[in-house]
Amino acid sequence: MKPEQEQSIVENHLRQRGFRWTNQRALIVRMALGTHDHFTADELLDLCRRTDPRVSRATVYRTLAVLEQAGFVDGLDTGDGGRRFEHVLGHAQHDHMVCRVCDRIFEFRDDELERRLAAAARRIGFRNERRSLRVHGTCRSCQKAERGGRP
Amino acid sequence: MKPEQEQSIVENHLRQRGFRWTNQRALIVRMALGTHDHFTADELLDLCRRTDPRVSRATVYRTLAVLEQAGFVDGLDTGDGGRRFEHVLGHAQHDHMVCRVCDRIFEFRDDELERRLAAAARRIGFRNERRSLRVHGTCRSCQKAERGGRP
DNA sequence: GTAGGTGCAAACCTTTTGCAGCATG
DNA sequence: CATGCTGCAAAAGGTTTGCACCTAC
Repeated sequence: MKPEQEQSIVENHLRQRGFRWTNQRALIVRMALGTHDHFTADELLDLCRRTDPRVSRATVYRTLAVLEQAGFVDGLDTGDGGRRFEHVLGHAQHDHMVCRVCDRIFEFRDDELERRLAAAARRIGFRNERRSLRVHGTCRSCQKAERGGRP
Repeated sequence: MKPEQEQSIVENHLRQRGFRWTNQRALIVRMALGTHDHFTADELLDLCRRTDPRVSRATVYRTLAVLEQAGFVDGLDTGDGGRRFEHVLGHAQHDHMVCRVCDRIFEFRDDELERRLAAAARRIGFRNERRSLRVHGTCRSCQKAERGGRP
């Protein structure tokens, strides 16, 4: 999907729900959809400020909250109290592996996982609405560095 | 396993690694192992202060960090920036479902899940060391309340 | 005796909020 | 032109840190 297309999906969705489409929101949405990384609120703020230095941190947080509620953006906690966001539009459901050496995030997907979680929820009568799955460990290249590098 | 037994496992482990076994640590460990709930750092502090009002918040955090590193305690982020801890000694590996209505935490366990995660890690050459899996949704009794209660 | 641990208070970091003014629909 | 949104600055909440004193080994 093209960026402009995604942008107007978000715009229409928000307008239909009575939200206003302000310059700030347009900019924040553009930047959030344009990034393929997992970004923090602060990184997104910096990105936006390169275009318009007057965007405030509060507006970025408020807009991220709206986008998260609408399901366009997904927030993942990093395990150290912070959060990173990723855009969801046009992305399949997936989970994350986080390398504790280089902090890089790898995405993976497993359909059977979905089924197991659905079954586990059914067993205890829980209605499964969303999940946060993070595997911590060491990525391939950091394992190599471990073996190759000096002790 | 009896509490005193667990306590001395922790004591021995820490002593062997050159940590000192202080009154504060003994108290904090006793309280942490004695709780079957998922507690916050602050709740643990309160518990400890009932026995010794002079325990400081900093010491609780410092001790929790030591215990987490040693693998006796596991920290789970609650999704709203905070964390809760649980003791791991004598508990099988398990995951959590969090009810977004009543905030209660349900534990579940699924061996096949382990296998799928191991397989997914293998596919991308990742060494899987620990994980954080949290399913958000609505628990059985809050679903009932939803249906039964007024709209 | 000497690391290492503790308590206190202040610093930190990320996120939220109150409020007055602004801009969208 | 009414309401929702924004920017600012301050508050909040959870966690970490600097430092002087204390204590386990």
